[in-house]
Amino acid sequence: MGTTSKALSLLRLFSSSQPEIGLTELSRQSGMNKATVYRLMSDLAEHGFVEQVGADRMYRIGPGVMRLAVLREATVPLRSIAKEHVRSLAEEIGETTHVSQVSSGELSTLTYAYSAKHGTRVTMEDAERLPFHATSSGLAVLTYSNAALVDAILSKPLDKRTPHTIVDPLQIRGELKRISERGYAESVSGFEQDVHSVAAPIFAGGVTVCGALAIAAPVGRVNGALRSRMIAAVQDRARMITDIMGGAMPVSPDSA
Amino acid sequence: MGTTSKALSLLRLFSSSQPEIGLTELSRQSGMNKATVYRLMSDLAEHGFVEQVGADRMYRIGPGVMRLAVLREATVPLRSIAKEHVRSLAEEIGETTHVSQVSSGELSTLTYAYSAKHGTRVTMEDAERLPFHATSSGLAVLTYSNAALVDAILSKPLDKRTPHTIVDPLQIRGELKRISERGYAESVSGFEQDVHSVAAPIFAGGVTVCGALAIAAPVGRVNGALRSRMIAAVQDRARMITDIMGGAMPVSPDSA
DNA sequence: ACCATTGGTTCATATAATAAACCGATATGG
DNA sequence: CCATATCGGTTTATTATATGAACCAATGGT
Repeated sequence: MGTTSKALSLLRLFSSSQPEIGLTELSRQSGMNKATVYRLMSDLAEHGFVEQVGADRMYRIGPGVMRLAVLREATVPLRSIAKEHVRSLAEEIGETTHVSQVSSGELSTLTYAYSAKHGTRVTMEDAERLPFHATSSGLAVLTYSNAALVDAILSKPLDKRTPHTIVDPLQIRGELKRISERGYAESVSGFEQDVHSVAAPIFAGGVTVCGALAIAAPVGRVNGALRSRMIAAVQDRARMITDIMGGAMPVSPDSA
Repeated sequence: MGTTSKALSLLRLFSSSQPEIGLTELSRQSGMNKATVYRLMSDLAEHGFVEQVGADRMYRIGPGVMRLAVLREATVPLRSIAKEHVRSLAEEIGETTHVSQVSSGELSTLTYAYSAKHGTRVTMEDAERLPFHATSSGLAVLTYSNAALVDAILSKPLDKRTPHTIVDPLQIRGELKRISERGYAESVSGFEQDVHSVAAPIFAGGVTVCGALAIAAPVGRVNGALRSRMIAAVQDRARMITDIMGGAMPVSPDSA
């Protein structure tokens, strides 16, 4: 692996549940030599991608990424557009909504919104990585991804997050076909035990899938009526976002 | 220079006025060999930091930075906090406002807001790099930066953006002293010919300066009354943001 | 007082980065 | 319509750079 890739892969270790990481821990989790990690992190710090904080010199994501993010949003404003829709959709349906984004063969939460309607709700984590096979968002995205990505995902062993998680590649491929016919994906307790979610793909810059919009509710609350509303709304909104992003639904799946 | 630094420095070439850059152009502007740039950009693309778009394979900032940005904001929510204040302040004063952020010895616009009060207004660019010596924001930040940064900035030749730009290091050092006494920085036509701006520093995580809040108005509109309001408001708001960010004004300048 | 950690540093070694030349494709223009 | 220039991308011998085991100094817990 190239040196640059090694440096960038260190950034992947940071997450919402692990926002600050020390040098030794980075070395352990990356499998790279401590001296190597030190130099790579120094390079990243020099450019503001990470910064060291506190007396224990822990690393965290630095301010430099914000400049790039602002620049990205200026040309591809997916997050700012998603934010609005996610908020009003949560209000409309009364359940948690979120938009996730695909990047480098990974899907992660871009923004989300809660509804105040119920005392219980599905909670989200910032920038969480979502497994393709176990979430409705992941399945929605996978349905319109190129065969190479689908194969790559399905060829690795799939994590059985809950007893209900589908981990059989063939079964998933069948599901992808159904999703492309129906226009939405659905997951009942596949990711979290008590979560029922529906999702629809978002396209940008042509027929390239760039993410998904999803609504997630506690399993017990999803009766026939709510489910129908969720499905209709998520498809409708995803199409709206797609339109604004200058995207289009492909006539047939497998866009690339 | 390390390979990683070379790769990351390529990202600095992207800006609001140049959001997409081709391979040859990147090679030209960076001074690096085309083959080298190609490999570095491939590494960056692999991790979603850049992506290639269109038939001409131009590079632009990729979706991967958004995940990191979301993560950054989850721990240091400067932008989201700044957004609110910048918006309401613009409304209150009736002029353009913005918050900039310091990273790796550079200052760049993080967010801004316009007011609808007047037909003419100061306009901003996304993620623009602001010179320390020629903007009120830059001077405000520099006043509370460590001596190493001040020396580094003032030792290089300073760009005379307009006939009114102050480029004499000694004169600037005098100005920094005055700013620390008054608590705000001011620039009249130093950056853009017709812009009068005032700025106050923002601190986070202790007494470390992390950026500045500024109000910018057309020179002709700034009479004594407006100027007083701008100065009072910018200091007041900057302190509010500092408080929320868990920062504090240092008792004396030169925080590090 | 000790041992186990931590972040950081050193330097001989080995590996990965580099740059000139080259390729094929596309566009430009006379 | 052919000649030329420019583009993104690729190859390969050369060379510079990254690497990692061992080593510090400092901190903290037992």
